[in-house]
Amino acid sequence: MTPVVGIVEDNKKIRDLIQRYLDMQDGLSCPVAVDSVEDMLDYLEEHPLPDVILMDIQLPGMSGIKGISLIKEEYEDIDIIMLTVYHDSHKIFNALRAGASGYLLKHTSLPEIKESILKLLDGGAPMSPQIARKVINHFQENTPKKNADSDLTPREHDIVNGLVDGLSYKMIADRYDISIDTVRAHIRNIYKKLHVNSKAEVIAKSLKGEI
Amino acid sequence: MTPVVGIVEDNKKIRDLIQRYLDMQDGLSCPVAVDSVEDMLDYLEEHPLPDVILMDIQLPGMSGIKGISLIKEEYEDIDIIMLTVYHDSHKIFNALRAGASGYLLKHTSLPEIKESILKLLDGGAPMSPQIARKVINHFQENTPKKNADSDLTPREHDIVNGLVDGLSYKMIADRYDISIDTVRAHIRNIYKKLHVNSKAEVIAKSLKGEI
DNA sequence: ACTTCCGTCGCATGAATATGTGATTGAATG
DNA sequence: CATTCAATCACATATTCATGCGACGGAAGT
Repeated sequence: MTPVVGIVEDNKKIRDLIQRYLDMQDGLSCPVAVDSVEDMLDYLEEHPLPDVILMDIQLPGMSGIKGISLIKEEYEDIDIIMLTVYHDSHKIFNALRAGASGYLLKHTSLPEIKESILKLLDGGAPMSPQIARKVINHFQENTPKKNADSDLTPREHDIVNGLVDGLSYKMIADRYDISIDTVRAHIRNIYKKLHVNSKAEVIAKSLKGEI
Repeated sequence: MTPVVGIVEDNKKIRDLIQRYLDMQDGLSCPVAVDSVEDMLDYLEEHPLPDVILMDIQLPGMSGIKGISLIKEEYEDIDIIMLTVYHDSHKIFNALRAGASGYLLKHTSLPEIKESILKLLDGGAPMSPQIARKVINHFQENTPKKNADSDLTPREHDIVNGLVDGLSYKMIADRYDISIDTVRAHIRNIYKKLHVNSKAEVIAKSLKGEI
């Protein structure tokens, strides 16, 4: 029987393009391409199940990652391949943890997407090379090793910790008993060293273990 | 400069075959193919370093996995691809933990090996599909804990994601095509639900998986 | 002795955020 | 049909942030 593929992708152009391409391939059919997880869940209730779903992350309504959980919960036999522009570790790992069986970046060509689907059906786990690299790096990080610390000074690390704890400049100043202007100064230097320009990015980097 | 590849493989036929193939490729050279880690270590002391080493696991003397550790310890810039018949999880994970950047099964064709080397040099992590599948299965097993979801609405999740992506209110408004005042309203509600009162705290909670 | 770096502090300003107090629509629920 | 609630929008204001400039003392190295 020819494998059936579904698509969840909010960009209509991309969605239609992929659907048309896959559907015209020998040995594949792609009867459904919707723009939200909600629509896909509706579809699944009333139609024969697809074997594979290509899923974006950034979607109107429910995120693709949440969508994986729900779909795998109800229909554990459906394999899901993420197809997204996001390549930050948290999204990748959350998607994989949620049950994704593959993770492709959006620049992947149509023939490569087709290849990936076939690989998946053959028991493989298609991943863009960059993604694979992050995944295996994750393995290596979780093993005892001396990490190449960034070049933040001890005081700067204090400040970063304050930010991660969600403190304001003022609260950080109080915690370390220094002036708020000093906090500002440190933060300026931290931003320079990390090439960022907001608290948010510092927190993200820190929690991702990049500091 | 053309990348240089080294080979550690005890089967002389396979070793010579791969070396001859790679060395005749445009844009690759393969000046060294030995049958043990010990020989490779000797070679590395006295010659220009290769960029990539293809390594078997089952070898006379030291095992390939032990070899990875030693080589990465001395020459951290050399990337190592395992090329082996073993596909059991322990060998795979031990190899990756030891520092391997790729893992191919021996049935991989010569052109695929060449492709894999190029992918690796391009920042990827070449893996046979079956291997990739085992690696990501490992992720899913290690996450038996399902977090008690917070009671954020789908839209509120969108907003949180925007914050995590480092977007400003304005950018979030643009992304979802809503007013900045609506973004403000959602954020107010999110803060109430999560008992926080700054972007920083929301981002931290989200990245810590508490949302 | 001289330079370099860390940690400290100040002032100023435009941009972004946090928070209050509203209001309207529509879908869902009882 | 009444209620609830998600989602949308508006206006206002105090606070916080991001970032520019500049400064000083001390420790560590050349």
